[in-house]
Amino acid sequence: MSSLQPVRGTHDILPDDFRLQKSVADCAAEIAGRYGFKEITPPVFEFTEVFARTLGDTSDIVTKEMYTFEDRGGDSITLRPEFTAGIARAFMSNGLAQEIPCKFFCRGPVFRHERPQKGRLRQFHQVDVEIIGVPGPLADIEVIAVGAHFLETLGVLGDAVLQLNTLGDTESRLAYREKLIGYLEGHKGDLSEDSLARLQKNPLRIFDSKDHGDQAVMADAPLLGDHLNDHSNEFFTHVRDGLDALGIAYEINSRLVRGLDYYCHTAFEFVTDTLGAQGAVLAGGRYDGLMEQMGGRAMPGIGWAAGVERLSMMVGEAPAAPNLIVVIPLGDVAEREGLKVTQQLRHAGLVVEMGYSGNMKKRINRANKAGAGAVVIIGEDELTKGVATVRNMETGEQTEIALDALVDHLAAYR
RNA sequence: GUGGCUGUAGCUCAGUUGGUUAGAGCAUCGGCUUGUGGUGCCGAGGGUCGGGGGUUCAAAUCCCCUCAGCCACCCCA
Repeated sequence: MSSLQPVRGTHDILPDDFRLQKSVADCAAEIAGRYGFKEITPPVFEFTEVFARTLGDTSDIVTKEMYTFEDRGGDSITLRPEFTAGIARAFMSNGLAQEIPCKFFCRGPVFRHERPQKGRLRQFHQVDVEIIGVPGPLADIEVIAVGAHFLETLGVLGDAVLQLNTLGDTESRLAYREKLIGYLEGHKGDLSEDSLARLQKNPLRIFDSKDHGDQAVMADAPLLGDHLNDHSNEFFTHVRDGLDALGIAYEINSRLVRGLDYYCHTAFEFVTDTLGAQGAVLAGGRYDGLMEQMGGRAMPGIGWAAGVERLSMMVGEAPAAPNLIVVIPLGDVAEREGLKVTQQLRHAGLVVEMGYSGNMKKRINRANKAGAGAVVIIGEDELTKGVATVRNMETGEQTEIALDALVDHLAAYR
């Protein structure tokens, strides 16, 4: 269509939506801050390798879902599709292994070349927390707790269910994977085409399939939970005890899986049925194998990410805009005084605009539509008396206030 | 990337079997009101009917292509 149209899957965030989305991200930052997470921000783009190496082969993700391009130096660059890989890279680049445990909070735009749907855009925004350097389950408990706390504060926790699963440690997973593939080989005829493709590269994902034939096969498939070694079982029990102690409700979902090899132990998703078929609103897990896969030294990590647009849709209503005062000067001389008053009030911490176009009626009308709590009128009458007329926009009541008492008087409208 | 549904004014939507100059509500602007908003009355502006091509005497309406949105799938790092 016309070039005035934004690129597919992008859109402009206008004031009401912006205020809502900012309040959601600010809420996450504030809650995470209470848990000791420090906000950092990695670059919006990285060398493609940073993301590609975490994903291994030429999966759909690499070939189909990433915004990748070549810069002028010939390097392959990718717009970040998530925060974790960039944070892990930053952790290694800056030698932060000295400072573990590291607890980071991030927010900002991420990019995925997907078919857009409501709340699922090609440029969207995430909030993200990560704990790096803690191998034990206390980190898992804390990461889930901060997520639950965040959703609770937003007022959407009641519309979501925490689903929890364990992927076990590497030993358990590898042994189980063999067993699962063995089982699936025996049922090849009943699997969907998609799942046949998944069989070698990502067999765990078949648990997620929406195909009825697949689901029938998987109903009798061996479960990871039955193949955990002692260490993995203890770890999971520890996590669950911690959640129980905190009163965080969850349900075990043994179909909740992560396909990539660096994941282990805890996997979780807060799932809702209020946003269509894509139910997860906040999802994360433990990725002890990630750094090693990226070429660094082994370093445990766990975190989650949540989509700001989707959370905003659940919240629905934007918080009220700050109270506004509008100064209306009438005439050239008053305009000079109006400028001074406006600036004074701003320095005093009030949100003030000057209504400078049109006649009185139009200006008052505009102030009203902008949501002004009070209007300060300065005309010739007022000037000769050294006062301003303050109109309370809710009651319509007007009072004359001495110019040097304006700041104090208007403090009530803050 | 695959499939389905939908695109008419800033927004929400009418528009008959293809037939004059494409309508309404809300919003915007102007007036009733020369320094006073919300309700009221009067009036005005605003449309490449998503875009391109085709069929036809005639297309918002039928056909093809394309773009976008929505829904589901793939994917979900």
